[in-house]
Amino acid sequence: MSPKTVSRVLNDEPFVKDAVRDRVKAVAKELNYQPNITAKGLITRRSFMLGLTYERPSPSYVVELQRGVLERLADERWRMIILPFRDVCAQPEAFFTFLRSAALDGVVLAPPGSDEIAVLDRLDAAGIPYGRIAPQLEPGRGACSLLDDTAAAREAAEHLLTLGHRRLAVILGDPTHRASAARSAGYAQAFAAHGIAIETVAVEPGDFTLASGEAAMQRILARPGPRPTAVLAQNDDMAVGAITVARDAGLATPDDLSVVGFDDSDISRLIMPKLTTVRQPVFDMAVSATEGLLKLLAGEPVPAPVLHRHELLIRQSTAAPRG
Amino acid sequence: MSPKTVSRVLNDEPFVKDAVRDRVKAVAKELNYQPNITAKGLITRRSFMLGLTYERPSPSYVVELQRGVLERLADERWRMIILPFRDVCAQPEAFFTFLRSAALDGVVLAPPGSDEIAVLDRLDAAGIPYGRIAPQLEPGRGACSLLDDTAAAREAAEHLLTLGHRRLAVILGDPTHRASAARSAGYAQAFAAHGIAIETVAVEPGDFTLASGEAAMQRILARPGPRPTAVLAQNDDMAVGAITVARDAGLATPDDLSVVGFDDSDISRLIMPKLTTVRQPVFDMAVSATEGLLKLLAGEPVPAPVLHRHELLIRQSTAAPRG
DNA sequence: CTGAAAGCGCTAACAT
DNA sequence: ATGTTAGCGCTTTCAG
Repeated sequence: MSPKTVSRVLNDEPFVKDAVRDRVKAVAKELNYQPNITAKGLITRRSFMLGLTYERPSPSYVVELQRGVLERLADERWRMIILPFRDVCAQPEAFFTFLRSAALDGVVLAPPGSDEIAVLDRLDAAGIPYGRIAPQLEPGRGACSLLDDTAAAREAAEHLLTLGHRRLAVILGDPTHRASAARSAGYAQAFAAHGIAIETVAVEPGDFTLASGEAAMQRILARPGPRPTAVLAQNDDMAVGAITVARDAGLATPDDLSVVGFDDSDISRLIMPKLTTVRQPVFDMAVSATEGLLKLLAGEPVPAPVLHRHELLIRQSTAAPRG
Repeated sequence: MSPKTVSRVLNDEPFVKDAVRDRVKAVAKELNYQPNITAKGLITRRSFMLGLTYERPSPSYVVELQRGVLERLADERWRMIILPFRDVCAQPEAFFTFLRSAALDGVVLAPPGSDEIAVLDRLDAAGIPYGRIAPQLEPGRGACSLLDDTAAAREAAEHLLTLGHRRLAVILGDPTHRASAARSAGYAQAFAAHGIAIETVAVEPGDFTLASGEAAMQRILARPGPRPTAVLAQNDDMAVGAITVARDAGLATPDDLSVVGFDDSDISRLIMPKLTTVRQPVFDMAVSATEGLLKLLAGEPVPAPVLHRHELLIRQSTAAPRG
């Protein structure tokens, strides 16, 4: 019984007699044998590690992302290592170096890294395959999980317009995330369809954090002229900040002010009133991006991008304007 | 210039002339050379991977835990892999097998795994060092980050008693987490100090989830006799569930019902009213458990356990009872 | 179908 | 202070 025969059995290779195969498997089980993945990696030139990178998303987004990747990796020999990196967009070179030094076989890129073309170029050059979560650019590159942010944002805006709102405000997300512009475009489409001039909309910058949502809402309330009756926030955290600031200013949601978020994060269901928001299937997107990445690692061609369905969840934070 | 000399330079070993050292470093930099960690691992018998395991805590707890471990691992050659495992307590053997198959050099155990003595025994036998987050049992084993759950819970209960509450309810956490019993003991100490008979307290089981907090609150309200004026929930998610159910029953917090949580999770600051709760420094605990684990991996003796300070954060969900 | 030989990239132990 | 030898545990290649 040579080492090679054992190796063949353990790797499910053909050309081993069933009797031998059974015997090896029995002994391996009895000995609780675990092949040395490091030695295997040395010769196969694989570390059997995938990376998952993101910037600094909200806890529930991170958790769903990780759950999705791990779900697909369960019962595989691949492991996942977590690689948060700040300011991906500010220093793509450093980001790439960081990825390369981790000796990964592949990487799942969450926003905004999934849209850093310079990083994709470097990964291609280094022969490191990648999955991309919700990219806006070049959706044919890598294994992509797509979401139609523009359509989703348009539906959110339509919802408010259909309720009768005409004086609107928008709180933008981090501009380094391409999804922010895509969502803005969706709002604009809805405004145009209802004959609302974009100049009449109070647009304030933000960066996806609760604090930025609070600050933006304060600026909205400080603006001269009649105040808006509804706010479109580009994520839930900022929407919550807006509701809090509005309440402190004596405005109840949804009676005095309707608010729509984006993400369907945990917080959207826990605050009162429950937030009207757009659900992104982050878990499913992570599963399918990982699935695609595994295909690339198996030598298959780039899989077709998977478009995931968003869903407008109408809850308690939106109502028709008063009067 | 032999490979060994290069190896010496790259590993900062002594006995290399400065001139040679400089030249090697320069060339390595120019070539963007990355040593093959797999080959190094094969001979040093290290995978340079640490695991972080937990059961299914709340997103903000997970994120803080991961941030802490990664913080300490930054600029180290160690990587972190995430190993969530359900039902640690129900199947410690399977849990250990899961850990072992990951080929880890060490592992950070979050509750309830940090209190699974059977698993610690197996890890010891396998020679895998570990850090433990907030264990209640055998605090001398492994690199421990401790928290005095009993004292923290006692302070939370004292706070309510000092406000004048006498009719109290408790919502318990998952009984497989030892912290749950420790917190209950703390409540009991405060009750005893104020002459409150434990039989007069409405104690309901829960499992740390929002839904279990809601269900527990429903049972509390359904009990015969005068309803409690305050609730001690063993974590924030359950506290939020209690507040929601109370509100639906026409009871405002804190006017009609005071509620105290535990954890200082994100949600505690986002809901209205903001939750009075106990802060656990999860991030710091993760940093110091990882720190201790690295010491063990360096061959140092078991470091002294580090006791972390909790803090009662009095916010808006507690007030004196009416009348 | 099975096995022997060679070697992945690195470092420990032992020269020099 | 530097180089040589051997080998980590596995798989590829090629010979039976």
